[in-house]
Parts: sequence; structure tokens; C-alpha cells
Amino acid sequence: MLKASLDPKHFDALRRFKAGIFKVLAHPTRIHVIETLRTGELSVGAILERVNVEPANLSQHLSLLRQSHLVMTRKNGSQVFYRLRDPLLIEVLDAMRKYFQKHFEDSIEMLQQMEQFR
Amino acid sequence: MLKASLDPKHFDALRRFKAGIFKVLAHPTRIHVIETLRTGELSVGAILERVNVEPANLSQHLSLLRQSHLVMTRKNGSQVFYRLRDPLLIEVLDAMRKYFQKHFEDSIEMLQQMEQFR
DNA sequence: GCAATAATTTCGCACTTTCGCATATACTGA
DNA sequence: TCAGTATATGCGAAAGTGCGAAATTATTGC
Repeated sequence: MLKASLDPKHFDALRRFKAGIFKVLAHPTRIHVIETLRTGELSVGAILERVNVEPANLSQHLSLLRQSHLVMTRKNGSQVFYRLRDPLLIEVLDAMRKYFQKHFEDSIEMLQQMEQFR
Repeated sequence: MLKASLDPKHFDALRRFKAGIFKVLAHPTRIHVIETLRTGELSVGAILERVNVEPANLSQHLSLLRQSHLVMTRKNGSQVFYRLRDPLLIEVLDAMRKYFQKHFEDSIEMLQQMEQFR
């Protein structure tokens, strides 16, 4: 079933998939949510306390995280608990952090540039 | 100079920075370019042979990669050679691949969903 | 059943991204 | 100096994204 193939189309698809994941990660609020879930599951309310955005807005971001299978949910009564699908995701974020730390100087510079357009 | 701080603003800034990097990575063509540069530097022309897009379009993507310091350039005559700034970036991509492989099934499903909107 | 709480969805608007095309700049060799 | 090759930039149209406000669904306690 899982056939190795040299068809470039498959590589394209793979790259689109990776890009899709990165796109989901490419938002400060969603990164914040993921970091918040690092140590275990939390209800939406609990996430809300830690991530400072409108409930509706958070819900939109959570929806994206769900769609992309980065998080999983469990419902208990009227509350919905979110948790990371896989700690591997943390590895990606950690690799990212290593990268950031190594290039701290330039990063600051880049940050400042980014701030200008905020 | 490099002072640890508990000011939430700094964490926000850090998350925006991470998000910024992810945003740059969040495009199939840019991922393709990065993969292409994995083994060493290449001229724009050489990248062009491997990544199938319009020259102007590639140049725009390269510009973004430059701005975000993910790649560095070296000019030799009329040619510009691009190379990855840091192999750490490959680590991020590799962590990503591990994630993908582990969740292959869902990934396929997600891919298909994504295709629908393309 | 009804009000209150938890979470999500829908909608409209502003903003951003991507692409192709046209144009511009930089270098090379004759 | 001029034609040709290599790369980059500017621009406008189409599509995509993010946000708050209002509406909606589900659950709980009374």
C-alpha cells in the first residue's frame, strides 16, 4: 500500500503537506496555544486564561489546530479539553528554538524589522 | 546585555519571531528550495532547473528567504549562489518529516482535504 | 423549562500573499 | 559599446487569512 514512488507529483504533495503544517504553526497565538499544551491537556477556558485573546478568536485558532490534527480533543460535560496530538510537535518547536538561540543577534534585528510593520 | 526577563511582551515577541520563520517555511516552493540547498550551495539558475517555477517567482521566494536570514548569498560574476544559513534548519525540516511519517494515514487524509481547496 | 456558562460558527471587513507579466539592473564577452 | 544572459523588482488581480461582533449549539443547575 505504501509504495515508494519517483513521481514528482508525490513530492509536490508532500511539500504541500509540510507547508500546510508550517502554515498552521505560523501564527503567534497558535504557537502560544501549543506551548500552553506542552505539559498536558487543558480546557478551552484554561487556555483562554493563559492566552490573551477573544474566545471566538481562540476558537477559530483551535479549529485550525484540530483540522490539521495537531491537537486532539476530549469532551467532558460542557467543557472541551485539548491536548497535543504528539510530543514530536514539541521537537519541531524545540528545533526551532535552537535555531533562534543560535542566531539571536540577527533574530533581534529581524524582530525589530517585523515590529515596524505591526 | 542579554537579560532574562519575565515581561510577557518578550514572550510575545519571541512567538511572533517563531511564527515569522514558520510563515516563511509555509510555502511548497520555498520548502523545495531549502531541500534543494540541503547538500550545498547552488546558483539561481541551478535552483531554477530543479524547482519548476517562473524565474521571477523564484526570485521573489528567494528574496523572502534572504530577508528572513534562512539563506545566504554569494555573488560570483553574474551569478548568485545561495546556501542555507544553518544546517539547524534541516533539523527542523527533519523533525517535521518524522512527524509526517508517524502520522502518515491522517496526513494522507489531510492532504486530500487540502487538495480539494486547491 | 429556563437562565447561565462553555465553546463554536458565521459574517463582513481589512489586510496579506501569491502569481505572472513587464521592466529594471548587473555582469560578460565580443 | 552593445547584445545577451542572470537575477531582481514593481505592479495589479485573485485568493487567502485574521479579527471582532453577533448568533448558535450544548450542557448544567435550579
